[in-house]
Amino acid sequence: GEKWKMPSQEKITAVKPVASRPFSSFSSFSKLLKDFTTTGSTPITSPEETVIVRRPKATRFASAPSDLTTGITATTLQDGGSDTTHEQMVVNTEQAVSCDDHQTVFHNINKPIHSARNRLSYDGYNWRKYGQKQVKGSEFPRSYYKCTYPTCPVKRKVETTLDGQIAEIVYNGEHNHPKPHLSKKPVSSTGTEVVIADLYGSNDAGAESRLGGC
DNA sequence: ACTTTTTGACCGGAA
DNA sequence: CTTCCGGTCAAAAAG
Repeated sequence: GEKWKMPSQEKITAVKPVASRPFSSFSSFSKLLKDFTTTGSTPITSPEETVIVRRPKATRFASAPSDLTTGITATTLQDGGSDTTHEQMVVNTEQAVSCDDHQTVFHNINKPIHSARNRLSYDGYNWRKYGQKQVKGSEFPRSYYKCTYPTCPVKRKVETTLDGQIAEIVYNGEHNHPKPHLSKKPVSSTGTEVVIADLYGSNDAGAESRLGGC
């Protein structure tokens, strides 16, 4: 299986003075190379004999089933002034698109009655969780998701309470594909799927033009 | 055997 | 320079 690595542009958003580094498709290799260049002196040494110092990995320990804190009372979701990218407008089950950036903010979204832990959320898209952090303003954890459709750049941040109710959702980007069917028997014979691969990711101007009239 | 989640490490920008 | 912090990576576990 092919892992998730955006082959076109990893994280290069602006022209940075990284002259001596070739563009590599593998982010892991680039990271290792970068780390090597940072610590080492000259990257001209033969890369074949480089001693790859693998990260100490994250061993998983059996988490103790201790009960979580039950006295959660803090409800301050708004950060204390550190937020600048998008204004947090309090809307009720509606969306607010900020023109400055491609972000859609949801507030106070009612959780669907389905007991499904995740996977298909209310919007119908497939999401894959790739991280979880705890931000400073809130003690609720924030989960990071990404659309599982190939070449789809949409990401999603969700904060949920212990009850599982969603406190805040932040969408980032636009879906480049139609919604997948919820049926269990998709794709029977239609092989004429047009994959638009070079619109997003290769050129930012393309995406910019679509939202120009916001 | 596969896909998805978990989770600490890692990264880069800001303070 | 160091420290802080939000976002991401990826090995291992889970499903």
